[in-house]
Amino acid sequence: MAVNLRDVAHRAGVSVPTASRVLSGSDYPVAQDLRARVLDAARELDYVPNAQAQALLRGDPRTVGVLVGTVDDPYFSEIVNGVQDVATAQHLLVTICNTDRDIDRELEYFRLLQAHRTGYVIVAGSGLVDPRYVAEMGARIRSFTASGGRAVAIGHPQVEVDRVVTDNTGGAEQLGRHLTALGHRHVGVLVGVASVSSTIERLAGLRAAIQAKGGTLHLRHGEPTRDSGYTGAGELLDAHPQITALVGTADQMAIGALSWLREHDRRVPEQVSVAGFNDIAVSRDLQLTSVRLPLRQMGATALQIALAPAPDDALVQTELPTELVVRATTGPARTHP
Amino acid sequence: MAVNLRDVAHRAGVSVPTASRVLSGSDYPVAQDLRARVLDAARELDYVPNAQAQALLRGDPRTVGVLVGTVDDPYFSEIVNGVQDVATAQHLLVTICNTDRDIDRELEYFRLLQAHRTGYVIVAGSGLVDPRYVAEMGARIRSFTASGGRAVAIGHPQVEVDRVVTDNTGGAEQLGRHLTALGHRHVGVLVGVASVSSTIERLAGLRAAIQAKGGTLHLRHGEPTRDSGYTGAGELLDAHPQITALVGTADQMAIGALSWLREHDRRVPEQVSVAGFNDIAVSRDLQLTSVRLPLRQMGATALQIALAPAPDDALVQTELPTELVVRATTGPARTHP
DNA sequence: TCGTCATGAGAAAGCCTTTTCTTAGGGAAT
DNA sequence: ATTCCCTAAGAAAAGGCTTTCTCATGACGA
Repeated sequence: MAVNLRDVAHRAGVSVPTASRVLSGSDYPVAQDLRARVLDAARELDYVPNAQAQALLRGDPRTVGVLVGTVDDPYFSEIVNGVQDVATAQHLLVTICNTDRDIDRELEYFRLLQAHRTGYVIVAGSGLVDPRYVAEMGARIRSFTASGGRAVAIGHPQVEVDRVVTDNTGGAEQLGRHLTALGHRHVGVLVGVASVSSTIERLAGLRAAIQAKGGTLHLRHGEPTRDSGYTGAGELLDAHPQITALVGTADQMAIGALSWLREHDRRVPEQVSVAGFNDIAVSRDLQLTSVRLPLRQMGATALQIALAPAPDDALVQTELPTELVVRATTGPARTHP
Repeated sequence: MAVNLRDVAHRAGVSVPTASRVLSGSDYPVAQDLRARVLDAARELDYVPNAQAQALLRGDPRTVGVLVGTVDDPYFSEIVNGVQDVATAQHLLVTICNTDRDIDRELEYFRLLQAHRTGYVIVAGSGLVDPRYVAEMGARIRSFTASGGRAVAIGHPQVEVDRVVTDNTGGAEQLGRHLTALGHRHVGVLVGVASVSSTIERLAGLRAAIQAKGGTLHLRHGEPTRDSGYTGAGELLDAHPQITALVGTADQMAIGALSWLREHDRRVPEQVSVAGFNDIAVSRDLQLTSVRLPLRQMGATALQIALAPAPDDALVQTELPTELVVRATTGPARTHP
């Protein structure tokens, strides 16, 4: 169906190699008249070379794959933006794979990318602590690397792979201190994916800072979504009326909490303070206090690491800073429950 | 570098075709012992078939390309979500191309997707009215279709192509009537991309509704971004103090306007009402009145049209409804300037 | 016992390009 | 005029895979 080189060569009255030499910008000498005829033929037929066949031959990778939980979530989509920034500059095609935070789907997609001979894969997915996952993902990455690909993870301290990490613990401690300084002692935490390393670190940091002042954490496990935050906020405040501050382990959850609070006429921050993690773009508009992760930069850095010449042997690990951004949703704890 | 079928066949002590028949799930008969040996060898070597070579041969398209302005913008990323929904269900790989709203880049990426023998392309990009663009995009789409691809546009009434459209004019009229009913007569409009058909329709709808009540539109041209909305809001209100309502032709601009108003202590909606278009997810949290477009459904529908068997000849055009969502940022016009 | 026919393994061709490898032809040099 | 060399065009191979096509083997009937 598609026009191929043979069609072009035939129309130009030359052999296929000659046409190839003209069109692929080879420096092999081709007579001027033949060259012109080939170019004309290609234009007239609107010849578009088959990149798959080309890749089969030379095989330098021109595509990047990104494994993300879901592009719904601004956390992931901002990381994708960062990847795109670098990819666009390098004329790389970016393939996005939604894993829906499912281990098997993530591995399946990774394999599919490998099958398509994707050169670089950014694993921004789960980062689960689950041993089976760690083992299987490790195996897949080794296989991918062995076949000449470059994989870089975002997070994933368990798996042995080049990665970009952030100081989740430090950021969480900062947030914890911010809250205790405001007098909060009973903090409700809306937990997203509990078995993911970043969540674990965030909880540890919060706990350290808050318990240091004699405070208590009230956990409520859910999903890293707005809806889960909405529901969870109600449950936490009903179960523990003494809570004066709510923290979501992801901004989406904190935003859901804000929504619940608004609908139930609780004033923020006078009655309840709210804070989150990641500082997605929306959080600024909602005036949400959040621990900022340089999401975009994380994506960009990951791809840059992948593109950089492979290190002799050592693992590349780049740590990017986190930063507490205080906005209007956190304030002094109310004194009366 | 990568393991190929020859390696597997060699290790299993069989010929390449036999290995292929086992691994590609052919129904050609292969003796049980050989089959087992091939499977073992493939597992041991972690053989991942080369999808590019396979595609070269059979050529049924397994990838979808999406041309978007920028994945930054929730407008586009929600459309992408819709595409992903359908693609995931069909086990298609989705390649996202950021055109940065640049005509030439959009065409270049389209060509690149075509080169990679992408089977389906969703053009969610500009939809410019510019004649050169319309001509070149038309030519590219014809070329793509002729080579067996299926392209579907979102918007783009100018180009002859299957498309998903929305009732921008109707939605805009609804919003206009909502505002006039609240007493607004001087409406500032933050215009995003002026030369795009959806913007033109939105302005026409607003103008019709507001001029019908003797009102006036004050236009300010900018970019479809939060920052542009922020700046534009200030400029419009300074230049035309009689303005009581601001409309952004994209929610992002309205959100920027909200931000400017908050920082300059203008109460919303008591002093100034604000509304936007598209109803991106954030708008709900910001309580922004907006003309909702079923963005996710638009993306999903576009891919569904592309996947559906090609119609005999006629163009497929699916119109999806728009709906005014009234929230807290619009209220009665103040009576004193 | 010989011929026939499944059965199933491998050789070969083809998908689309690019890159050697050959070789035909023309000009320069002797 | 003859040899030599260079230019440049086409033939051939390669890249990884699938799908004919060919053919050897064994089982079976006559």
